[in-house]
Amino acid sequence: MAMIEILQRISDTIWEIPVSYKQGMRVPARIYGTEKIIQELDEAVYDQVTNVATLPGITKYALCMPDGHFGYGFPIGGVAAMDVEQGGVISPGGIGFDINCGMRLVVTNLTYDEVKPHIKKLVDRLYERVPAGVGSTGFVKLSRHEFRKVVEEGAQWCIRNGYGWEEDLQLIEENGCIAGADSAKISEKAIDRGVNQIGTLGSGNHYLEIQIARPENIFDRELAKSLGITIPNQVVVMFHCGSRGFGHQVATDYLQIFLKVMESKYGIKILDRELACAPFHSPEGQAYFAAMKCGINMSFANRQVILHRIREVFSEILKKSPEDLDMHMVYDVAHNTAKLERHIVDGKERSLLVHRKGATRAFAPGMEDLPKQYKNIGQPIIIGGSMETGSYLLVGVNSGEQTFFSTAHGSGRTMSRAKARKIYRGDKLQKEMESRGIYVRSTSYSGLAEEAGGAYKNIDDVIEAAELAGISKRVVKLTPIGNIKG
DNA sequence: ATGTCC
Repeated sequence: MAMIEILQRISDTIWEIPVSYKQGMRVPARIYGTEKIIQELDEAVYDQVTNVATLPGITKYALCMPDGHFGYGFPIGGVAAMDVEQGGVISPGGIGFDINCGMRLVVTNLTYDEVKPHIKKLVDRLYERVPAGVGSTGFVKLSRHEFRKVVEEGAQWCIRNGYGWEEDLQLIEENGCIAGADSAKISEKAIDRGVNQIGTLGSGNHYLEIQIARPENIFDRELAKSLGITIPNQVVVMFHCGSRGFGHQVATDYLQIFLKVMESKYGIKILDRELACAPFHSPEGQAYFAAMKCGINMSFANRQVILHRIREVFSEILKKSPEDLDMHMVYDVAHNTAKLERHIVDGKERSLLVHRKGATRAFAPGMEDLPKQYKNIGQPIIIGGSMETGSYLLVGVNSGEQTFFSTAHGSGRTMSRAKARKIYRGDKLQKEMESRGIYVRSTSYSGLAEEAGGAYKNIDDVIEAAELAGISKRVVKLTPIGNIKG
């Protein structure tokens, strides 16, 4: 029997695997996607999402967003809400190695015509001022002691030290500083790896992109206006990065700790070592939660310093102040995280640890934690597509309740990095993209080949599936004209 | 994703 026949079709875009599929499943698994997306889905995702469904405390469903694909333990695109009052666990594999990896979007008052003559200079200068690539180090020189403050204070440390505007903070989840980050829970090795990485982009699918909001790509003019997209062919800057080697080391440290205590101390048996976890209310679980929050703050600080550099570069090349260029933030939202949230499940409000691993929080209008200017329209959602095809700005909707208010985070890969390297050539791709009006700079041609648009699902399909399923609403598609890739 | 294996 083909694997796809195991799926029960709930709607055009929601597919369920019942608990009878695998011993130990506590809840059904649900995969989001159009029929086309489901047909092309790597069947290993079925195995991963149903493994997740066996974890203690999992509530309602183990979920996979329409951009889902195979990942470490959990699928990328995975959402799992654990009831922390019912023995719910915290699992690094449900958050990702790149803790609080996320997207930030900033607007300008410039049009494509105004920026076009400067695009190469802008991209070249950004490439110099925002270090990218494996092992890159930043311009912010910190002592280990000061770096510990950064990971406890996040973007708030940056604003105090002149990297950005006060108004930026309210446009970041948690106002740029999640409470409860405790650097006493961080290893010296993690400090070593992170201390020189503030203000750096990283590698892989991390990038910084100059984009255009073309009039034909605006799906809702009123909402677009509320989000700062107000002029035809407006230039915006989007970037994607996370907590670099710091977050990676935090995840590595706690995976080891969890593997030691999970079964012997807590009697938790799992189907895959990569799902290592600990009860949320255990010393180990709480220590990881506090350490993971340092990763969250490190990534907020990282993106804040990068934003500062972007404003500097635009100001230098366009010969106007960032204020005169109206370089306001739209929002900063993460897609590799676990947050303690209150959700209503079967009519009862419960305290859930919502793991989002390659999944974006998508709060509906009126929910708490939204900046006041977005309270009525819902949370801005920033979804980065491949560097060739474009990205999206969306908002959260009421029916997002079905996924604990979560949606997709990107296009989702359709082939491995190794396969992409065989099919595409970075130098050729760079030339082709330039001829199509996208000027791209990268630290590595092989890295560029891995990120070819053809190695990803069609972003329009993913976004459409999310909208049809009622987990987010399209506002504007943003298309690239310049890209800095790690 | 990642000092792309201690």
